[in-house]
Amino acid sequence: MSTLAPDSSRRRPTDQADVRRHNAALVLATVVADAPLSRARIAAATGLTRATVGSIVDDLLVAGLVLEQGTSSATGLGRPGTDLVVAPDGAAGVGVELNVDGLTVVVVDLEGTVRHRVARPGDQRDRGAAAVLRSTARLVDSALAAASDLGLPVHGVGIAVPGLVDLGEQVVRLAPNLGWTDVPVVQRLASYAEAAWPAVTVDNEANLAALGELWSGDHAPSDSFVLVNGDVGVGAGVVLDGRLHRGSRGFGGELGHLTVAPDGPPCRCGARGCLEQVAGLDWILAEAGLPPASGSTDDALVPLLATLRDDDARAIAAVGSAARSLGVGVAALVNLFDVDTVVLGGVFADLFPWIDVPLREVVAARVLSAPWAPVRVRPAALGRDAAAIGAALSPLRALLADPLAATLAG
Amino acid sequence: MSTLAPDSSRRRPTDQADVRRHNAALVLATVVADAPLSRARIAAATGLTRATVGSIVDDLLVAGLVLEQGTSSATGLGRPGTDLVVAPDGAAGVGVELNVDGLTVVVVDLEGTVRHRVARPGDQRDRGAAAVLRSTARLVDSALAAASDLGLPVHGVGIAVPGLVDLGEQVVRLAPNLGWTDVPVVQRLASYAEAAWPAVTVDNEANLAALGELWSGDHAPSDSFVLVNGDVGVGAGVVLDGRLHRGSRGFGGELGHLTVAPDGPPCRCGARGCLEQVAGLDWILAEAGLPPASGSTDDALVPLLATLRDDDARAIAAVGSAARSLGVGVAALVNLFDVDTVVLGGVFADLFPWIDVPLREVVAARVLSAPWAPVRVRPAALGRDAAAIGAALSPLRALLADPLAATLAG
DNA sequence: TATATTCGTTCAGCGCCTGAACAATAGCCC
DNA sequence: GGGCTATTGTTCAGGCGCTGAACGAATATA
Repeated sequence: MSTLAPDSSRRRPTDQADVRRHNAALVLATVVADAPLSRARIAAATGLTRATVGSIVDDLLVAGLVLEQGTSSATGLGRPGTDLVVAPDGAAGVGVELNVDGLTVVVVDLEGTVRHRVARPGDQRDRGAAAVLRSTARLVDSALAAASDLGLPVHGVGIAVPGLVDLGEQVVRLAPNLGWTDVPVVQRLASYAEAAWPAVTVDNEANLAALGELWSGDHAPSDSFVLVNGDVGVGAGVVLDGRLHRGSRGFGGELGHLTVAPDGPPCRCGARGCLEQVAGLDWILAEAGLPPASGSTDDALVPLLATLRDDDARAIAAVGSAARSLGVGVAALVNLFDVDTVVLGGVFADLFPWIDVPLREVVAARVLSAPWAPVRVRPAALGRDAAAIGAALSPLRALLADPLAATLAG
Repeated sequence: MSTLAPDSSRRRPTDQADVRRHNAALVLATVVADAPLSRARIAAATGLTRATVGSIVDDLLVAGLVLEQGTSSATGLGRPGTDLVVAPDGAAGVGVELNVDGLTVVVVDLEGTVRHRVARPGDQRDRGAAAVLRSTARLVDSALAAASDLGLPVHGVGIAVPGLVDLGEQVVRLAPNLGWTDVPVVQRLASYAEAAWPAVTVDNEANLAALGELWSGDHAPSDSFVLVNGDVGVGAGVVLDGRLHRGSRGFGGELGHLTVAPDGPPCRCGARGCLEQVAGLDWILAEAGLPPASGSTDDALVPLLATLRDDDARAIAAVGSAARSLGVGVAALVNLFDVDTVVLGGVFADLFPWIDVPLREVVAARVLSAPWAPVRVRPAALGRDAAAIGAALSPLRALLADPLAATLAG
């Protein structure tokens, strides 16, 4: 019956329009990656003909996505080329992080720069979805107005939510921390919008943070990496070949409940020896002899960092031990996924100086392919706004994948 | 610098030839999935025009990949269509499983049927790479001759190896159980070949077994599952959304070296407490009080199965313990990837009746999403030959992705 | 100033898909 | 049986996108 199952991801026909789409995306991506660049150098880099590149660049200029920047100052023989750069004001995305302790909106341009940011702190837990989404709509309205003032055409709005999201229906199925069940976020927001909005999409905040890291960090385009987010719990966003892997049912990335010590302390989840029991913030604080985190994460993190900077042996040993446990988990990830980079986010980013060495030791010892293909470990590039920025970059990624769609439609 | 990283997996230009390639692959895949099918129904299924489908089918007929099968017997109004089927003798692949306990070669046709099979049992551990590869070359020579006798054009040879494979260089970097390091398998085989061979590729056996399972098993095309292959070592092939995930550098799926007991027995890989040290066949045999596998896996497996069928408490406990260790690894896989199915292959398939219950218990306890999204555990559809069949299907998959390349080249 | 080199554009040519038109073939109804 | 309808498969002009060569433009070197 099924036998040789076809490559399912693209079960639709292709025609010349797709060729143009693909090549336009290729040209724009090349400019984004290595600007400034002349048409001839783009042709050399992409393998396209100068004629084709010229034609595509014309379209991109009309779309306002790239700009000519006078003749190239690059020294060399022959006629100098015309430098092309990404238009800083060519396109923007709006991203909202909708979290338990407040709302944050950002406007991000094609260069990944945050051009506008507004945060509205405040507990969202007991306000109800309708009230929260009304506030969100007002925040988006203001961000759209700000983008308009900045001369930025907004290509889409992304919403980051801490919960399980049905991407097809664009519905938040379950967000325990917000107390939401089956909230059709996009539909509701549309009804609250004051003016016409561009396309709105919802996604899980951890996923979007990983995407933000992928796009804003210093990554090679086809990277595979894991964003390990440390807090009281430990989660992971897995990006394989530049694509986020969400899991077949939206339950992926639970690194915190990897078994590190089968006979270790019991975990909330019911199992024993879970990673977050011996590498989470609570464990580190206890082991370092500091009081547990009662309020926000920062309240607990600041004294820990102060103690570490004082070269306190007990605190350093605690973080080192956590780092070695984390290393077991990271090694498992690398052995299974063969990612080449591990990005440490959340408190792990702050603790990176003390985590780095012991983590590397364990990873080097436990990753089979380590001698041939070293694993890079580095702290996250984006801070706490990673999810909002990832949400804003989401529509920009769609634009980059099909740069001429907007022009053709408009 | 990098900012919005482009979709990298395809950093090369596209032209009309790629359009043709893609659409030809689409048409052939449709025939493979739902044969027999008329041109008109292919057009309806793919979204292509009848004109385009007609043209592509002409090419596929010339290439000998599909056959016309008289007028359709499908009852209906109007002129009946001409049924098209995949040509059973249109193409074949040769697959070799190169394992510790012997060599197996198969010839598989486009329908996934095994048309030829030869197994050469015998311990390969201490023979040295040169001797093993010479035997392999002779086996491939005989398989190519057999395919020729059957009238099957062989489109490629796949080699399945239990170890880390560098897919780019086609070199086995490390195969601990064979005692291999940096063996350029394809290059060596080429020098041992008697006659001209088609393209040869090496890949990890677990990956290939997963591909075999994906293509031959009763899977939906977009399934996500993990095939856990048990032998002396333990490997995993991860299939996400119907695509095998090899890892960014081809080193993925090393489930056997997941840390299960950080202070456990030392492993060949240099680390401690690796899963295959406490769930591999060697460990099970030792724990059950049976002699270690000296010759083939079967020589060791048969008495083990006999003992188990006799309800021997010690053997059942040994397998149960291995199953619980395996459960820790499987739970890690599921927590990270959120796959909905775990397929047990190799000796784990044979031991399934005794593994099933203890494995399920551990998985249920350690998988976070288990209460909401149960994990299915089942034995592999393909038997011990899964890796060999997957290896043989590998070149056929390449053919399916670009059906007209061979014709155009020839 | 003359030559070599490189850049960007233009244009004919080709391949591929589309959509309409057409002949072929079958069932259905009178 | 004869018309009518429905469906299949092919043919052909048309459009689109890429290629490759030719050409003018601009700059460095001799």
